[in-house]
Amino acid sequence: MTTPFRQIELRYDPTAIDRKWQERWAADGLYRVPDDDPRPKWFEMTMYPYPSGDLHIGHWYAMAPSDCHARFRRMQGYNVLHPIGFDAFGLPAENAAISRGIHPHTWTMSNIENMRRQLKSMGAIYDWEREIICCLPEYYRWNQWLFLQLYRAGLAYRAKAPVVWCPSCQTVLANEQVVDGSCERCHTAITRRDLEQWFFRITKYADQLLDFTGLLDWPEKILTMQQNWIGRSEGAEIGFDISSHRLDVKEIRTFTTRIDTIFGVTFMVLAPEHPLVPRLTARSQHTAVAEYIAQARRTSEIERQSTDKEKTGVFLGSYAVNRLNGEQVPIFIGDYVLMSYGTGAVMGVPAHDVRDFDFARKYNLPIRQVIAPAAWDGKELAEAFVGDGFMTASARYDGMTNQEGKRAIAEDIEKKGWGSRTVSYRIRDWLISRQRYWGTPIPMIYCDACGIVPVLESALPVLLPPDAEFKPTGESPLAAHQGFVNTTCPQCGAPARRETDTMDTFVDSSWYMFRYTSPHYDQGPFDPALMQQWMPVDQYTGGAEHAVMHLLYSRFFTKALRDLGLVDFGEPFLRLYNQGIILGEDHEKMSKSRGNVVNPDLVVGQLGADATRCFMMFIGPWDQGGPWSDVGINGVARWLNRVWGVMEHDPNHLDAGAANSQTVRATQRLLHQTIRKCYQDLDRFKFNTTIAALMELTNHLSKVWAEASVDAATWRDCTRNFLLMLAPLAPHIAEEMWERAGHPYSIHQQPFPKWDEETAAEDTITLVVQVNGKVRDRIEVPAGISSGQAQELALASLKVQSYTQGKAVRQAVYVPGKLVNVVVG
RNA sequence: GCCGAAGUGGCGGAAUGGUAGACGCGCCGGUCUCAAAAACCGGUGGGGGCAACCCCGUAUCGGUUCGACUCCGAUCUUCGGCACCA
Repeated sequence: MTTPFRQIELRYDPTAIDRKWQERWAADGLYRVPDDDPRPKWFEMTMYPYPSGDLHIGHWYAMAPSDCHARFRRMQGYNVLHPIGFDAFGLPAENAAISRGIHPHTWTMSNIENMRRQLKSMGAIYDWEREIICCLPEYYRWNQWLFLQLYRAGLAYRAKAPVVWCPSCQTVLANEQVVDGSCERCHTAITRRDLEQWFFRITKYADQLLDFTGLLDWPEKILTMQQNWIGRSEGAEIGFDISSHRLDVKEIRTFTTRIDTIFGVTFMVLAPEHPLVPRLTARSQHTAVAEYIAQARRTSEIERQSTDKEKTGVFLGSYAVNRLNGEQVPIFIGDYVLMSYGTGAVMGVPAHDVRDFDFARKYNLPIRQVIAPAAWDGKELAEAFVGDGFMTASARYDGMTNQEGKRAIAEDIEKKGWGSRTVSYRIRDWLISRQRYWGTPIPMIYCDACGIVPVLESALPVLLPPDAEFKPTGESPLAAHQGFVNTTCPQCGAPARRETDTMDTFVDSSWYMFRYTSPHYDQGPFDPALMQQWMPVDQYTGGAEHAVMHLLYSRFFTKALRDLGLVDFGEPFLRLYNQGIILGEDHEKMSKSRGNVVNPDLVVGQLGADATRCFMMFIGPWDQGGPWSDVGINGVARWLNRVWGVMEHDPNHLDAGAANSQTVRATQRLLHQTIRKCYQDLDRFKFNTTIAALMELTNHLSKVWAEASVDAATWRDCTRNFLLMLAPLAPHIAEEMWERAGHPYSIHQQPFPKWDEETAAEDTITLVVQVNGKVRDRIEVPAGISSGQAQELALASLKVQSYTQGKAVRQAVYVPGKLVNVVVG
């Protein structure tokens, strides 16, 4: 079924005009970005798309406004780099191979071809000679090269760790890729596995990633999300003595942010996976503990993470000693304690922690209050007291505030060697191994004699063999490819095996901005001089869903590259702007199942690229997203159609004698006000009000044409500047009308118009007169009127007098250029 | 549960302390037409009035102010993020 989007008769042929200018611009290389341009540089990037095969209207929503903004910067006099590429590695390509027998490379490249055509139909200023495709060896060899640099710097390491496993994708996931206990891609509930995997040591940069001082303008929301994701918390690590068990390990280490509550410890809880559990389990408790662990393993991640789940646990039958008071406390295991945070063991302080309180209630453990508010009546607690107060039942610390107690106890345990102040983070190292084919091979070799050996840089790239079996087995398809696996050790020359896992695709996007500066450079990931010239990115735009993955990884990569001496700055993106999400006409998220998906090709085919671009920007504030509307886009198309009509008028028909000097003045004033408004609004991504201002100017020009009340020179000045303002929004018809008006090619090499404050200034204003804050009259007055004159005129108004009669005027407030408020009482 | 954003006509939205509803859609009326569509012109928050005009109105309640969509406090709703992080 074809939806008839077009409800209007256009005066022009949008398809022909789109094609004409796209071909001409391409042939002339109008948007080729020179590296040797004396103008100041502006690097404006939008997040590159995954080549799924078809451009979605959401891509238009992300890309048309960002192109408009980049074009505006170009007209402001910058040498603008606004590149595009494809995030071409990843699971969908491999799934297509499995389900339909198409090779991932074939599938991806043909998708790219189609999407490239669709992207070109937008008429953006992309310099296609700088296009990046991550799945090509000329790109991914530098993933491998960078991996080797990180490995040498100790930032890439291999470790056995309990990792998140997606049973459907048959691969591990990074923590960031888990949403509500499920795989973010296929929504299958995740499980855990112990596997040897490659990690990037992002945790080493946790504190630096929390420092946002190098950023010029990022949404507060993204900074908060990164902050929460990194989850820094200051506290102390302290050991509880288990030397009586006669093990080689003499203590259980715990992390706490509340060392001030240590005298309130009445039990300990270890994570079920804690390595000391088997050794601390008493014979009598063996069965119960084993059962609990088995059950914890069976519990799904979703259930286990649910906060309202009852706290459960099992006593191990053994005790640890709280060194501060010498007390023995029972040791439990409980699945509310996570092995992945802190030390995997917590000290139970039921009086001052809500979770410990629940646990103690359930297992009848003592609850001892050690922090009390100033007016404490000594009554038993009904719930955990987590606020500040005074230390009590805490030996020599009694009477201190708990903040003082925190410091004093920390200092004392450090002196005694029982523990120390530490910082704990929520963020984990970035797991980059994937058991899949369609990704960058990790350039490592396993030799029986030499161990783990990096591939020589001269041997890069490690190419993906074209002929792998794509069945999902839980192991990388490369593992079954003998020709790939079998190699020789770069150190000793003996037969050796290649690493068969591939890299997370977020590795590709962590440094692609650097590659755009020299996309064909073959001596390194980027040409140092060109990188220096263009980086960092001045403006980045994209969806907020990348807040804790791509955006954090990119910041980490840049800092790591800096420490490797490859770059001399630490932040890749100076400014960030997040566009919202375009919804279906029913105000719901667009999805095939809802049947509310809009096909941009169809719209562009009927109304043209410019109407589509402008509608994307007219829906509302770009960061808020908004609903698609078939009739709405027709409204925008109608406007462009009217613009066409206005521009077709021949100003030679205007008779200078008939012009009305007041209308001429008003028209010039409106033109300059519009230039000012457009300039300021485009600068801040306020496209919707930019278009509204241009619509008002269009309406005004229609009117004065009908009246023939302006002279030809004024008309030409208005239409010329109008087209220049329209150029970044609707580049094709602006260029066409520009040519028809006889201006020299190309409008897209012209500067943005400048406004003159004096011309834009109003001569008269409508003075609003209020009585007690209610509007009672409006008077036309000269703009420069004095406060005294304004008040005099206001009080002289008959309408005002009917409200002030017989009452005392207490006060009159004059707001220059706006209003007078008369207060009577 | 915690954190954040938002709530304005029939609809998308504008106005960030000073004329609420710019601009667009829709709707109503008109011009053109045999007729329709398109195009063009005019009107359009609600209520009252023949009219001049008047009253009400930005989720709800309260506060600050000469003046509040805008600032402050509480509540409700919607959306987004985080969620046993010791």
